[in-house]
Amino acid sequence: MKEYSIGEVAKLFQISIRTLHHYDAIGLLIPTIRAESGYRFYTEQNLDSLKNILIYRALGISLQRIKVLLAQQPETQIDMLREQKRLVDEHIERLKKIQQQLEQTLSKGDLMMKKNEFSIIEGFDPDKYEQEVVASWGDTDAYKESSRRTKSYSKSDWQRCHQQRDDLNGEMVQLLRNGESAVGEQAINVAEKMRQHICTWYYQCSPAMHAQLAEMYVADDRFTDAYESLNPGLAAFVSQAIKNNLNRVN
Amino acid sequence: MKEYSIGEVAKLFQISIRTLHHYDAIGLLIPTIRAESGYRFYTEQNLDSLKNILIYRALGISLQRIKVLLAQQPETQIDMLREQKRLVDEHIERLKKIQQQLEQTLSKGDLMMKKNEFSIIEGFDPDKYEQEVVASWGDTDAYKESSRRTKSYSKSDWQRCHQQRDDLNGEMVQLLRNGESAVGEQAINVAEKMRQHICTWYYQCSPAMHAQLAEMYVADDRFTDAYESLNPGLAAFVSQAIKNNLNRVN
DNA sequence: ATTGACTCTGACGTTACGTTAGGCATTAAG
DNA sequence: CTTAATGCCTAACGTAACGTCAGAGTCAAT
Repeated sequence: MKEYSIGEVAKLFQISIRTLHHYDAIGLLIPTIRAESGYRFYTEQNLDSLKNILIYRALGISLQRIKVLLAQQPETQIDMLREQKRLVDEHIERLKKIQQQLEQTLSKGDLMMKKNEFSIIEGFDPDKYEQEVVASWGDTDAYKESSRRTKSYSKSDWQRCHQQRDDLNGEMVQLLRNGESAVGEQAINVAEKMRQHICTWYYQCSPAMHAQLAEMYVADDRFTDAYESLNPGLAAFVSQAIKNNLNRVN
Repeated sequence: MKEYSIGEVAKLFQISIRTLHHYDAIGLLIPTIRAESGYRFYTEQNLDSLKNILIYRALGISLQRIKVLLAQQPETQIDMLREQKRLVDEHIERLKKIQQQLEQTLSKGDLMMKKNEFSIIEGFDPDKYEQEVVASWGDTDAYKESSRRTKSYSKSDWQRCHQQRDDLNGEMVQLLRNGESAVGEQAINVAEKMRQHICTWYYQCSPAMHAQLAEMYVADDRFTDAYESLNPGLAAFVSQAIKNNLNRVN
């Protein structure tokens, strides 16, 4: 188990040192070891991560999305890969059409393509993703980061996100129905998972911020209604659990 | 023959107004008509250009290269398209390999690809183009622009560029051999074409700058040798013609 | 102890636009 | 004919994923 200097890594993977600096800066690949001198040293695990990062990058996935992807569970990763495969498929199809277009153009020696042939290009806009999260909590920094991040989410990203959220809510419902305490170990654990869900998908959310959010869950009708419709008393239960998660941390 | 407002064009082609502004700014597509109000109006011809621009763009060609491409003669354009087709082919091949990779990975359910399988990605560096033009004329603005531009030239761009240059030199040789005058109409016309060649491929070169260059053609051994090897007396002949092209302009 | 290779942190440059911001122009409605 | 409501203008900063210095500290070898 050797560690590699940044220059070695760069040569091994045929990338620039600057790229590694960049990945460090955006938190995509933070080398495990940092010497006192400031020198970065990469472990074998780091190299494995880098390998995957470069694969995803080669597939045209943005670094932002790669970050989310790598944070995901392996099974979810497979789902994402499956979708990515579909995207690559489509990309190939488009290119093939362009290829045909080029062949025709060349064989006819006619540089000007007719208007109807142009239709191939028209539907070329990169997928527009729905801007769902109509964050009702004002114009804070968190909101800015959130909307910046969520911009790049695809439809299936959202599906995964909502799936996770629903699962967590489901866990809470179970606990509530089983008569568990909102301040008990289990509830607090789920509360923590909820916080991490926010960190992963939206913005850096400290336990304290999360507690503030919890306040809103009981204060704001829209949230309360959503929770109560799942199970009466859930809003208060979740809110309690979250606030206690804060206490545990401190 | 109607003219279209910028908004109409944007809707027609499914692009943003900003994009059109941008293409105007970089001189890629300058609308023929500009109202006194400053409003842009696009003619049918403009739309044709735009159509081609978008096609090239869809092929992944940079705006810089598109600019050069469109400035080219139709036959040269066909050559470029042919090469472009090859590039798209390669791109498709690469994607197919990635596709296979993904399939394997998915079927094995193994997220970690082995090191030897990784080789697919390694040769992934975007083509490195030779930095040929070792411009010996110092560190001027022109040099900066030149090296900035030539960076994005592909091997075949360089071929075309040199082909054109050789052709122009050939024309000069013919004139010289035919006993034409270096200050005659024909020589001066070729001189002007030489200047435009520089404008197209390297940097904005005014007749005055060109004349300065001409000075160098006779002063600098390397240039002189190159010209003289084509035909004795050619260096002085070309130099004369260029300087007289300046006189004609003023 | 000094040289040369390696690395560090800024910080600005690049491409192809997106995104306001502030201000005229044009057109439709009253 | 005035007032909105659009449409368009320029200017200028923001974005992604790095490239490219510049100035300075670090490491290994001589």
